[in-house]
Amino acid sequence: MTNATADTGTVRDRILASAQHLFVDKGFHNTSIPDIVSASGTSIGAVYHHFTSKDELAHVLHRQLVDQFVVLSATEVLAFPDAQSRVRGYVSMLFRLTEEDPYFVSYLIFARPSSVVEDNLTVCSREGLEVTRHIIVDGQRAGEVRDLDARVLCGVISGAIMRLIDLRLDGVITEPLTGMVDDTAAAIWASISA
Amino acid sequence: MTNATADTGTVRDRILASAQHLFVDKGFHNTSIPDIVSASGTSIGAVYHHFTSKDELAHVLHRQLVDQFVVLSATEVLAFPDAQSRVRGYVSMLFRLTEEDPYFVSYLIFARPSSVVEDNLTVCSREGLEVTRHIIVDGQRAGEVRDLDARVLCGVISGAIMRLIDLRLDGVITEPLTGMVDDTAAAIWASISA
Amino acid sequence: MTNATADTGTVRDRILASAQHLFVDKGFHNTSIPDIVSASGTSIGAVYHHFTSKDELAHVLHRQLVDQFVVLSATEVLAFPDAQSRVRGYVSMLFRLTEEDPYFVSYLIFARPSSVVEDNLTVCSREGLEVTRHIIVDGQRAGEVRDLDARVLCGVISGAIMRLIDLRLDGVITEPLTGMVDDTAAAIWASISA
Amino acid sequence: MTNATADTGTVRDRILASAQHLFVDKGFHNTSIPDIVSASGTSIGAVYHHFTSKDELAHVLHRQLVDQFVVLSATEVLAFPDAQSRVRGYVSMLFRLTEEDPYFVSYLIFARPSSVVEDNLTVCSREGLEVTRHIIVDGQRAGEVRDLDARVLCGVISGAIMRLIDLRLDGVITEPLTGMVDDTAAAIWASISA
DNA sequence: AATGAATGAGGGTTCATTCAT
DNA sequence: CATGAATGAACCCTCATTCAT
Repeated sequence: MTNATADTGTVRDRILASAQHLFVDKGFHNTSIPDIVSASGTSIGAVYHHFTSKDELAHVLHRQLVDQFVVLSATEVLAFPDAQSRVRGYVSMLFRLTEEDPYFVSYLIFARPSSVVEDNLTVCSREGLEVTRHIIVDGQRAGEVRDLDARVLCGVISGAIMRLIDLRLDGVITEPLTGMVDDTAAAIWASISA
Repeated sequence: MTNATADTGTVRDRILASAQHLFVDKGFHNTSIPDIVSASGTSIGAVYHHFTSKDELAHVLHRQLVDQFVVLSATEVLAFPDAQSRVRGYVSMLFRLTEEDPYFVSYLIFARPSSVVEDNLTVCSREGLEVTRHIIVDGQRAGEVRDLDARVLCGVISGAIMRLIDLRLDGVITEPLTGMVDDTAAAIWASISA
Repeated sequence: MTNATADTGTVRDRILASAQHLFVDKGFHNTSIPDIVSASGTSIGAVYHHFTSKDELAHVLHRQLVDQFVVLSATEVLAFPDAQSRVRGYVSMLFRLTEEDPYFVSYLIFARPSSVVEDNLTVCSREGLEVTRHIIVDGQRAGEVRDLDARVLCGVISGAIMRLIDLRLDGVITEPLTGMVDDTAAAIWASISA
Repeated sequence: MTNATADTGTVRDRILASAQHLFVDKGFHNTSIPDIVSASGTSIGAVYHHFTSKDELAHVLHRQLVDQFVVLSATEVLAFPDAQSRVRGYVSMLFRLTEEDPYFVSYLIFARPSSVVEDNLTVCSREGLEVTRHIIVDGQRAGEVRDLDARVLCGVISGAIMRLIDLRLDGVITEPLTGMVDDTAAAIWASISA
């Protein structure tokens, strides 16, 4: 991915956007404040005016991205009534986001900001787990989903999705994931349906 | 995971073992040579006597772990004749390794050593992909595996496995994965079988 | 020479002045950044804020001293119309500078900053050669200077001067060189006059 | 100059020869023991078997080269009875050596091994000064040399010679100095003769 | 609100030296 | 005699952070 931040929005937003790109591309520990300053076209002073430290900047960024993810999950996934629609919605949402905003999805899937949040979980491990757990548990209660260990079934859903996003972001898959929504949702559903 | 590197073996091996643990626990960029020196009970000079740089140390370590993975895949997975046995073998191997040597598996699944190899793929993305591709393609040729996009099916296999290992290593799953081999293999097989 | 760098001037100038003294006294490779920091009363960060590297610091310093030398040569030597006056002007200028600013002259005569400039020539070898070549060639054209190999005559002029400065800076000669201008200019002129 | 040491002579001599080349080419402080080991084709152990430290190695080397210079001066310069022959002998000897063994002459003229000898004088400043002083003082006593400050006349002799050697070693003069002996001796003699 | 000069702890790395083999 | 693994002080440089403007 190439950097295309800066030049728009408030100073604070430009800093956050550049940090997001750089954390994804180079990792938190390999991204310096000067890197962020250069990428955002701002200044050291500006960064420390808006954030108390590099850690806090990462924390604010994390919170912001997690909140977006949670809102999207509620409106595009859990809004559906049945398990099969929810699975399809989840696949569809994440595949579309991968094409639209790869840095956002990259962060959700890979970032393990141990210096930012106390544990070492990615957004998808922690908040994403909640989404899939709802799908599975509600689905089992409704008899739509087979009666296997819920965590195994959660693993199948999010694992398959994340894996394909991974391969897409790494360039192993070269065409848009949006064309693979049906196949993927079908494979997942075959695995978990009662 | 807590550090438990050793006071045994050659200096070179102790350095490699400590580096592996630290790279997994803290990440490459957040691991310093003094960290490795402390953990391995050696000296700065010893590290630079055996390796030309921190990068080369990471490179040697990577090579070594990848080779182990490739050998294990050949003997414990691809040695089976049919797709279903192979899937079960793959799940079984990785779940067992997760319990036996979590640092090894952690490295395979999470390490994205962009400073070590040219691309940004984990061992499981690159070498692991080969294993699953063999399972799928051979299985499709034999009519055992359904005729969906091979990459989707690969994603289901390794995604589900990696996801569960992830949850286990992060402590979300608290009992040994070895007890979940059957359920997991069954779920995966339901997803990909013809 | 003992160190007498200052607590005056801008940080950048203090760093340059200290570096000049230390490079002359101890040599480039035997002068550390901490040495320069101590002598200039600044900080490591300040050095790297003003210069990108130790090499660049040396480069900037070199450029600055060479420029001073070139200006002085033009105004105090080549401004004279005839060869004999020019020789005397050159001797006079360098002997006076030796007493006034020994670190400046020391740098001009001894520094061979192969890490700074591509070749291995001192300021006096490179830029100083131009000055003496002008004296000789113009003088030969005017019939004032004998018709020997120009380089030999250049060698006599600058060699004699540099040698005496060397002996003065090393403490072999203990009285100011300013008192030896006439004798030196006379000896040189005897050697090169037609 | 390109390195052409090693492979012949005793281990000790190979180490000394390589050190001489490297000290001349890169400077004492910029030459490491590993550099000397590589260039001489020996081992760290060998260096420390024959010399107690890097400093002592430099000291031994220095002593050896100075002794050679003193012997040569006695037999090829001071053996002559009159000042003019001595001047010519000095020029001739040093110019011939420059062509035959540039590393030897480079060391004599440039090396200022402050870590080896207590003061900061080159071989030519210290031991060479003795040679020229003999020429001048004896010559003045015999009425052959003009009655100027002896140090000035010493400066003219060695300065001119060293300067031309410098230009030759730096590649400014491209033909052998041996062809310039007569001109140089003539110019010097014109400067100092009574 | 914004700037960037200044600071110094800490990073990767080199290297003189020691010593067991 | 010779080897080279091991040591750690010291080197150059980066970077998070502070603060006067």
